[in-house]
Amino acid sequence: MRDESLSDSLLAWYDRHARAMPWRVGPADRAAGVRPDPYAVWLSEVMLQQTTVAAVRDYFRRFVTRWPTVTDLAAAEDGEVMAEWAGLGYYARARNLLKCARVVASEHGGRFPETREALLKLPGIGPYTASAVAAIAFDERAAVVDGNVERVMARLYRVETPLPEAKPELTAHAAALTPAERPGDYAQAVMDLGATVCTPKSPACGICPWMAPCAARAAGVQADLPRKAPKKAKPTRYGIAYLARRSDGAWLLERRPDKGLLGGMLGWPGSDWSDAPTGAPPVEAQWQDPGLEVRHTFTHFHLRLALRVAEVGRDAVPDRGHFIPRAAFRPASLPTVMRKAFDLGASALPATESVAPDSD
DNA sequence: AAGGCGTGGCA
DNA sequence: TTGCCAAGCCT
Repeated sequence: MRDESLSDSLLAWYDRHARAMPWRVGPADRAAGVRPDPYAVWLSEVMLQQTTVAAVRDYFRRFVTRWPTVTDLAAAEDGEVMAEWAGLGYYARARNLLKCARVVASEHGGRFPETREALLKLPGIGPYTASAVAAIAFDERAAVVDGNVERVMARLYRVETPLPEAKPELTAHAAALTPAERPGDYAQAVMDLGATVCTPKSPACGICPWMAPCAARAAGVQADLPRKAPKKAKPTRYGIAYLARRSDGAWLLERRPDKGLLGGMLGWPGSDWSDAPTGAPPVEAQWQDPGLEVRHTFTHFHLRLALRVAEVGRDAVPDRGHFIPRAAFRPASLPTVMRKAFDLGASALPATESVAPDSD
C-alpha cells in the first residue's frame, strides 16, 4: 500500500524547489492546467538517458528549434540528425530517436501513444522512458526507476542488497510510493531529489524532505548506499586515424556502419582499434607521422589513437570514405573522439591558403 | 542476460 | 591521473 504522507511531503518540497528546465512545465503552471508537449517530454527523456541535465540543455534547444514537432523530426535526413546529436554520446539513441519519430509519424498519425504499455513498444523507449513519458505527459500512475530513484529508494528503505540484484526490490518500493494524483510531478520530484539532495557522494540529509523517514540516515549508512557490484577494469586499445586534406580544403571522412561503436556517425578512416591495429591508409598519399596521439576513454575501454596526416591533390581517388568540401565540414558534427583527432591533426598540416570555393 | 554503448565533470 | 558517475536501452 502507498504511504501518501511520503509522496505528499515530496510534492510539497517540489512545489518550492523544482528546477527550471527548457522541457519542463513547472508545478505552478502544471497546477494551472498547462500540459507539457509529449514530443518535448520524449525528446528530453531520451537525451537524458545516462546523461546530465547540463549536457542536454543546449542539445534539446537546438533540436526543438530545428524540428519543432515529431513529424518534422521524422522527415529529417539521417545524417542531419546524427550531426546534430554529435558530442552527446550513446549514438544508438539518435538512431532509435529517428526510428521512433518515423513510427509515431507514420503509424500513429504524429501523436505519441498515451499509455506506458504502448510507449514501451517504440524504438529506444524502455521501462524508464515509457514511465516518464506516460507520467509526465499523460498523467498515468507509472513509476519511474532510474539511477536517482534506485539510490533514493535504497537509502529510504535501507536496502543493503547490491545493484543490479536489488533492482526488483527498489522498483517495488518506487511503485508503492507513486501517487495517483500528480504522478508526473512526483516522477520529476523524486529525480530532482536524487540529483540535488540525495546525491551519490555526500547527500544533503539536513535539507531533505525525507530525512525523518529515511532508514539509511537513521543508521548513518546513507553514503554507503546503494551498494554496487565492483566494476571491471578498462583495457587499453590502440588505433591509427588518417586525416587527408585535399588541396581545395576538403576532408576525407567516412560514415561508420549503423551497428557498433559510434554507429552511423562520421569519422576518420583508420585501422581497427585493438592490441595490434592493422589497416591500410584510405588513399594513396605521402603520409606523415606528426607524432600525435588522441587519448579518449569510452564506456568499456581506453583508446590511444595515433594520427597520420597527408595533403592530396585534386585528382585523388580514395579507397574508403568521401571528401567533404571545406564549406560543408563542421568539426562539431563529429563524435568527440573524431573531433579531438581533427583538432590535433589539423594543426600538423600547413594552413590552407584562402582559395575560392570550387565547383565540385 | 551480461555486456556493448559516449561524454564531460568532478573528487 | 584515475575512477566514478548521469533521467537506460538493446541484444
